[in-house]
Amino acid sequence: MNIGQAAAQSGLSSKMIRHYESIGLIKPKGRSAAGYRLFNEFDISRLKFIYQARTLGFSLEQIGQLLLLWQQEDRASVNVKKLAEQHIDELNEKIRAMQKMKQTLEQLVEICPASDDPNCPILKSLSNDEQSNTANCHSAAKINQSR
Amino acid sequence: MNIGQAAAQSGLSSKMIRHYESIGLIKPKGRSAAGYRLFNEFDISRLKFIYQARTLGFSLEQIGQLLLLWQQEDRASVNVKKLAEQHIDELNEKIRAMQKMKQTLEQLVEICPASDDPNCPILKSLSNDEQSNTANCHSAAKINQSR
DNA sequence: TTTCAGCCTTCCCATCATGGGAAGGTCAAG
DNA sequence: CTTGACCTTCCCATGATGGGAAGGCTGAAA
Repeated sequence: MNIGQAAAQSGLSSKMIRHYESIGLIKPKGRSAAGYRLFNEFDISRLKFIYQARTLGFSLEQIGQLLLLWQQEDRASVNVKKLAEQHIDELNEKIRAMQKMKQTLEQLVEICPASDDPNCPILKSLSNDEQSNTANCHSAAKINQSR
Repeated sequence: MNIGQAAAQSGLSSKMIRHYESIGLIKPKGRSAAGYRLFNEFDISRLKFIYQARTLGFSLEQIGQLLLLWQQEDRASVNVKKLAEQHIDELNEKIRAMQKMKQTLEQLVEICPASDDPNCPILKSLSNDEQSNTANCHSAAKINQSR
């Protein structure tokens, strides 16, 4: 099977499949005389696995781990679970951050007159110094204040 | 004021500030004799604005729009509101997608024995063809099935 | 048999926001 | 005058993906 067929069967694009090969997620066994990648059922099942894992938001690196476990006869399911829980944590963190943004935005939008009045609480908030951004990693360590 | 000071005052890194200049978000008026960028209070307020907007998750492109509106004396607040609402929509979409992933993952994690048993519902789910991924943009249009 | 569409290959570049680091110039304090 | 902390520009990397060029292969129709 050529790459286009493999793409159609797995739900991925040919581009993605080549990329996954380049980073070692898959290793199609051979090439045709013309240099075409050849995919067998084993490869397809791996590609489908990758597709599913991407659907769940796993990074390609995490998917590499999952594939290793998947092909290990003697894997411990606890290791798979760990990966999944770690990913859930990442998702929770991202969701939390975005919900915070969303909440702030919704508060601002609610009090915005949305008229042709230039007065705008949203811009006012963005230009307000006193937001609780007291410290951050860029607030330099050693600065020659004398400069 | 040099870039380091501007960074410290705005909460951004020097790298970011240079980047924002390179894409036109800010235009520091001058350079010192040695070629150092010079920032005044006006620049700092813009940088703080950018910092706040990034905190709310706006893209740099959106921030460009916001800055334009901010400096327009005759802006209509409705335009600012539109930008904010559009961003809220984007956030909602991302949150929704991630919550869906999270939910699926949590269901799988819950039934995972998490032992040294190789039997694992998570891997089983990932390798299961019959997930509801019936159609997608990669499922090729014109394919020479005969190949 | 030639032609041509539709595959395939590799290679480079773009996205988005950011960081790392090299190579080199500047400034101020000791 | 040295030194260290700063500044400059330039290139490269991240992560996952797409776009597209230049070129080769295949198979079916003319």
